[in-house]
Amino acid sequence: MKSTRLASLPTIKRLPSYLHLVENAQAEGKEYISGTVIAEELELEPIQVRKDLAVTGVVGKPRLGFPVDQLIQAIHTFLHWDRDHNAILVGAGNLGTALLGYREFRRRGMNLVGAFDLDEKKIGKDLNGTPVYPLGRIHDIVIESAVRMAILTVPSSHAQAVADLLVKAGITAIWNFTNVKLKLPPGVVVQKEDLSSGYAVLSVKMRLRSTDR
Amino acid sequence: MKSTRLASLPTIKRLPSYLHLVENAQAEGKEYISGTVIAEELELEPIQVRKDLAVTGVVGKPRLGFPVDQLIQAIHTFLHWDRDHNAILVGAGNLGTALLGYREFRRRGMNLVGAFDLDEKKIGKDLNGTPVYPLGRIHDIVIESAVRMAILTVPSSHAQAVADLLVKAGITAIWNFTNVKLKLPPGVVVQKEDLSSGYAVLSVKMRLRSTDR
DNA sequence: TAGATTGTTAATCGATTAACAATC
DNA sequence: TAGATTGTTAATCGATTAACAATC
Repeated sequence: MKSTRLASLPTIKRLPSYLHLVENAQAEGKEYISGTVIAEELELEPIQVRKDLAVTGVVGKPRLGFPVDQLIQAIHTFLHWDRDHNAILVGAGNLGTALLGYREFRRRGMNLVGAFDLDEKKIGKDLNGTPVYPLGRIHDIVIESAVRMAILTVPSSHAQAVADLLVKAGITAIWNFTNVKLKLPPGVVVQKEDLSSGYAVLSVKMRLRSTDR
Repeated sequence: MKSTRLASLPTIKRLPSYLHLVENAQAEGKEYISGTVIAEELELEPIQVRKDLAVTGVVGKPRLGFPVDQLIQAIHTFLHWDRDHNAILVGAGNLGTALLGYREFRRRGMNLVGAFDLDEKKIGKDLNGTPVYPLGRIHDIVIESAVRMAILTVPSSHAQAVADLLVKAGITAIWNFTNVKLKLPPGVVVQKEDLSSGYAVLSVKMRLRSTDR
């Protein structure tokens, strides 16, 4: 295995789907998986899969493909999913609760130490194994557990105010599920999930198909 | 206004955020908004905003920018959000319920005529204004309301089976929130939302920052 | 008028794809 | 051995960015 290199954003976005597939292959007892097979499953070009996997530094074997165990390990390492990241979630509504329930994130190194909400009825409960606290406790729990990452699933109207609170507490990475473009100090990284853009893409696909014929 | 043209996928994905911003400008009573201002707000390059907006066919005025009302109308038209799209949602869990609660989709032409779930306790209820039916009723409701679009928020283990059911009922567009790569007949368009890839991007951003210093 | 902004054409940049020798 | 697959280098493709005349 060679050292890891830089990768383009599209490559980074494809890595989790490779990981998912390779883990399935592992579960089936396979020792190797070829770029050709991965490409076929995901409807990509084999050359693209090979190029993408090159960033992990894993060396494949001609005729066999890539060693499954090594590949899983190397993708985890590349994405920094080989270590624990303490995280909190703010806004324990339906979306927040859904995210708390995703077992997958835990396997990718995300360690949710707490969820925060305004709703008195939720506070003190356990949502999918994560305790719910009042917003006022964000600061001390972030400090106490050395939390760097926060998932933001509050209503848009509260997004910026909560983000400010998070930054003040020491959060340096925000996974933003609101439709608000957050204003954050330099050094704080953010990943915005925009459902509307997915809907836009689907809409255009539908339009293109109907105007085709 | 010139006729609409083709657009690249990145452009399509950015259009909803422009729309959001321009609607805010409209709410503030503004008549025009310049590409420069939009770019500043979204941390993009002004030239990119101008290029993107060109696909809508809206002609801007030098010194003033683009006419707000026309732009809103034209983006809607471009994305086919200027007409109603009957849709159903399958899997009324936390994620599904969250999506049913997004008022925004309704304003973008999505008309959710029903949600479907296995859970007896949910059936017959109204979730955020959408009635919940048993899975068995998918077929007749899709036919009855001429539904083409379905949102898939079922557990991964049921994703392919439900997708098959949807296609059989006449669904031709699937917004797939599961982590399953669906096998679908030609003519059925699909948009896959992959939360893991967002988490991967955030993770790499965190890694790059920490290795920088 | 002066100058900010648009819209178009050209240049650059970066990602994808092709070609092919190396290899197990 | 024969042939499928890797990995590298080069070519292509497409998106972003630059330059600048037109314009209100």
